[in-house]
Amino acid sequence: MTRQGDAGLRDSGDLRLRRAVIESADALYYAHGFRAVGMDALRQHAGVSLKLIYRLFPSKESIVLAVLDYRHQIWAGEVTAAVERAESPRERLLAIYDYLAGWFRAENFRGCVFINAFGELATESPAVAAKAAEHKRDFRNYMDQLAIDAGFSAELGDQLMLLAEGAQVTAAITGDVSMAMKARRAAEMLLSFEETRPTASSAGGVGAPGSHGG
Amino acid sequence: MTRQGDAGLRDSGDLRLRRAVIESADALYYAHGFRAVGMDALRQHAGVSLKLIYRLFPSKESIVLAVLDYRHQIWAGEVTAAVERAESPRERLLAIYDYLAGWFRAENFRGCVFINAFGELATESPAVAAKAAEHKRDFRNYMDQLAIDAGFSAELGDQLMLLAEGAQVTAAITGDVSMAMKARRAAEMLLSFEETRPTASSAGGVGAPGSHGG
DNA sequence: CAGTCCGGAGAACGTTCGTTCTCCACTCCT
DNA sequence: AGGAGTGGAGAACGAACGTTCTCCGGACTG
Repeated sequence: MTRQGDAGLRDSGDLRLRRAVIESADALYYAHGFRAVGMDALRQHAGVSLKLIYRLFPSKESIVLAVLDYRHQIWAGEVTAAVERAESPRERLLAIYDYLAGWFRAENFRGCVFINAFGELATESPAVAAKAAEHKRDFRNYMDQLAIDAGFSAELGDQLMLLAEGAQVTAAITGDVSMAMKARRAAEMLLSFEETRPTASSAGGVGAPGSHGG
Repeated sequence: MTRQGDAGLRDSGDLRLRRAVIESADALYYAHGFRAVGMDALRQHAGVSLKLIYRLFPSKESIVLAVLDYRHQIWAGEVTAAVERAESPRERLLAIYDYLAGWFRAENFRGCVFINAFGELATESPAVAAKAAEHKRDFRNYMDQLAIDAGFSAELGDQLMLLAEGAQVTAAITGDVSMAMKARRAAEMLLSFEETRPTASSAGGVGAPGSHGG
């Protein structure tokens, strides 16, 4: 389903080259935008000839889709790692905002690549639009599950997701890094609120609610 | 400060033509993206010759900036109108989400034009990036003031803004219209939370807090 | 009515881009 | 050693775009 553009590969060396192209493309596309980076710039940055790039990928669009897959895996890996490091169910729900805070401070931070790709390419590439939607739905489901696992409602997961998305957009456009912590404080309030008034769908969770809501 | 690209106008007829071009450009750019719509498509849709367009605007970028100004005014007008219609200070803070819910349902909804413009053009046009940042900062300041006027903290205004931004992005990308109401319910919780625990910066509010948090 | 200006239609120009093709040096297998 | 295949460098090609220019008809002024 999510496999794209891997027609014509021949051996494992091609896989290594593919990865090199994708990593170069990822860096360039994220820094300058998808359309601003031509195939020639990609060739130069990746150190791979145009002919070879076109043996590995049938078109630029397939490279873009591969980069989005790559970014999704990186995002999912880093987010889950940050969540795993958290020690309480409550902190697991809040870990995303600390992760965002660190990301926003990266010198090359330029927002969520899926949001940018959607704005840049969605009208001309339904496949890119679908990938962005898939990514956002995946993140939403992840937050929902996290909320449920912590004894909250799935709706609370949606709300935490909205705060994270808003922080990403606002930080990217205005450059205001503090949005991650503002979102975190809002999330803390939502957690405290639901802890004191459990909803129907958040019955028997993992941690006993209402024990630390200062 | 916000005036852009109005060099070379000659009479009030030019102003009417300018408006016609901007409205056409707005519709086309929003529907298909800025780069996907060429000057020829704009000429055809606006019914104005290329020569005249280039007498009214020095470049395509100046048209884009004019469209962003135009959209900002429409947004600000509609949002303030929705807020004015609300009857309580609390409802004034929540009016934005009802406005978003109606907007999301529009058949041509494709997300926030400033977010899309940022993703599409920010790396190549600092002026566009600045306009997007200006728009988002303006919205943030508006929500902050609304919160303060209702007796809440400015930080709560920031949080409501983040929810609204997250709803816009998520609704645009996933097509899930319910995000407006999810954001609204989150906002209601944040309001109730701060009503029961007033912060230092939200002292003497308008409405008596704690009267309707069922 | 003659001349001047204005504007419409669209060709033209220069650039950029994605994609393909050419040329050639190099390698590997028999 | 010789020949088929591989891949690098970059030219070539066709399309699209922003911008400018040409041609021409029509309107207004003396």
